[in-house]
Amino acid sequence: MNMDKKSEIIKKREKKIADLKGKNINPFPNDFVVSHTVRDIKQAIIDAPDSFTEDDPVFVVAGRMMAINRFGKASFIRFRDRTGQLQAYVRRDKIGDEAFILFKQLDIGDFVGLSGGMFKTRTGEWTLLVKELKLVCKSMRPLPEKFHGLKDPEKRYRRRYIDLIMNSDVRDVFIKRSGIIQAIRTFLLDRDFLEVETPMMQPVPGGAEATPFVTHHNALGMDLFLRIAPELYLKRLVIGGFERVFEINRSFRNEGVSSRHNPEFTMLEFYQAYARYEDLMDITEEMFRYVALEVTGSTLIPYQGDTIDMGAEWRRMTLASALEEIGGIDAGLLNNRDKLLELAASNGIKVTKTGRLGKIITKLFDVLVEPKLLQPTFIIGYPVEVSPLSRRNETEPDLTDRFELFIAGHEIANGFSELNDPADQKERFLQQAAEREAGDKAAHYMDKDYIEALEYGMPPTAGEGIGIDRLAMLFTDAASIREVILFPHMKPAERGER
RNA sequence: GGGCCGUUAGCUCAACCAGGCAGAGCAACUGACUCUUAAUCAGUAGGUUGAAGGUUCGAUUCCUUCACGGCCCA
Repeated sequence: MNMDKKSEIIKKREKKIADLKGKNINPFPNDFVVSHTVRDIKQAIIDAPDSFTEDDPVFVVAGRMMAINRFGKASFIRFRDRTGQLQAYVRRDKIGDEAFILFKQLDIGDFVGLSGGMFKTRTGEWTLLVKELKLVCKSMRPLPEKFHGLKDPEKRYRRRYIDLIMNSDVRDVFIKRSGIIQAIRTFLLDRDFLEVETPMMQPVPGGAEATPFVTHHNALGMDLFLRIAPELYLKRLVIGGFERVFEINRSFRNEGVSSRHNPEFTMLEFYQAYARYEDLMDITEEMFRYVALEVTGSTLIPYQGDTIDMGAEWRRMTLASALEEIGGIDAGLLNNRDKLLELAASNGIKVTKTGRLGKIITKLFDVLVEPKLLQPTFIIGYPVEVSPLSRRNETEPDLTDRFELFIAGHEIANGFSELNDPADQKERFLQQAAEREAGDKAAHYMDKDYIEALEYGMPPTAGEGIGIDRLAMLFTDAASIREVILFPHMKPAERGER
């Protein structure tokens, strides 16, 4: 409905507010003092269920009314605060005639402040017997229907607050997401990592292959890019002597929106000096098991009808062997550019004609192997031309000391031993710059300042990025990234809302 | 960017295929009710059917375009 055309219900609420003001009752007061939460009350009952009478002790709580069952001179209401939901019993002979008349004017969705003692109803439900009732905040708009709630995904995302009011499973998803981030933070802090914040607006966007958003700084008179990754700044910090650093925050990529991509997304990146990429794989397994236990209490994670087993040892295999074993591509073909191009075309994969061998191989992997990697799997042995920031493998210099982690058919993490040879890094950037010239908008930018930093010396270091949104999807059994982002990006609705 | 589907009362959905007064439940309003919990009972009101255009005596329904969203593909 158009916002500026008020529904009958809203007009009636406006009239109620005017009536309240007429009776000198503030519909939006600011003086109600809460002394208990619903959780406090429930815990008190668990602790000493026999010590309650209707009059003692007295609890003072506040919350939003979610349901009202009215009888003539008494009502049951359900209200909720941040800690839970509780039933209260409002009787005219307990709160007095004046308060009861006010109460009769209240609506589902209003906030009330209540005080009273606890008793058990005939059906055995602990209930607050209200002695005093105050309006704490009037609501103007009706909430969705209590039984079906709010289902329309468009409305759920655009007006997430209603989604959160109505759908407790949605609330739980975001509580869990917060728990995941907290667990990761604890895990890293316990290992002597330092949490840092690096620029989100960067003069040269680096650290990933992606198209950046461009913005403009007026006073400096220059364009800046929203970061596509924090990587190059975090490595500058390792150069500066912070040997273990991490950052959990947003990055931005100016690309398509889908059930797996939001233009802004949250990433953990962490860097550890004197570690190698093999160490990171061990740490990653440890971290995920820790998070799983902290957040779900188990290392068996149900996801979209499957069960992900975080507890068992995670498989590690090379890109080449994965392509052969899972993708069904004969290992002998992996150096045959023409054959691979044919194969790509027959699988409907678009590859630029000039695309380098490593690009074609990883594209084939994305289509033929990635969706099949259900259980946690590390893929190692990535070609150097698709890994411009990774250290070369000592024995096979065309490959890098790099892994990606796949779970439930999604790429979850990417880590490697860092390239710390400034001359090699410069060569890699030049190669990327050439690909950018050739039309690959996502190719890495040359970052001379970063090269200069490397020239001061970066100790051998391994670093990793983990997609927090995808991790949250995994732990909350969400099929779409929008279910784990509070306010996913949407086009503005035309004129109000439909 | 392409394909399919959707948009009807505050919310959840009918009616559309095969054109003929747009309905229900919950929410709201009036009344009854002091142990309900999707309370119950009696009654009332609430609609620019996403937008614009076309076909038609007549369009929520058929056609075109557009907007927004969902799923799948790129």
